[in-house]
Amino acid sequence: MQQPKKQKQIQTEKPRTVGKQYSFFEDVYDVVRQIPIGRVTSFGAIANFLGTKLSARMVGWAMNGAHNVNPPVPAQRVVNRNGMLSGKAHFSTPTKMEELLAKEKVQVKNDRVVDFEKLFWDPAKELEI
DNA sequence: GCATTGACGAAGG
DNA sequence: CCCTTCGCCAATG
Repeated sequence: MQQPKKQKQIQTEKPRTVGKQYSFFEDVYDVVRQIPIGRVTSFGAIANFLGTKLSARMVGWAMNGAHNVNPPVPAQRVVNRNGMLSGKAHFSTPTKMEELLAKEKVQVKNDRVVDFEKLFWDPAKELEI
């Protein structure tokens, strides 16, 4: 039998319960997947919801593997606190993010979400798990 | 093991 | 509005 070493590595493909602990990334993905269509949220909001608001970077870091998780994570709905499409460069194409948002009736102007405040979706308030 | 980087946030200029 | 500095934590070199 093969005994997989307990490597502390990002299971971006399958963050299965390696023992029990769910990856921090999974929490992020789970929240992002619950973002309603046509709405957006920020890294800080997710981080704050997870209790790591001081580590908003980790949220973005988690999103780094969002392209390999299943089901896919609508990362296009996650922008920075300024409503800017900070992650557009990480998509298949630099314009993919805008296109995806455009399909959800989210207008993007100059790499920034229009009416970001209106479309903002705070999991800590709306979701409230 | 230390230094740098990073899809961020807040504060200051 | 733009840019810079600091903080925060994990991954990478």
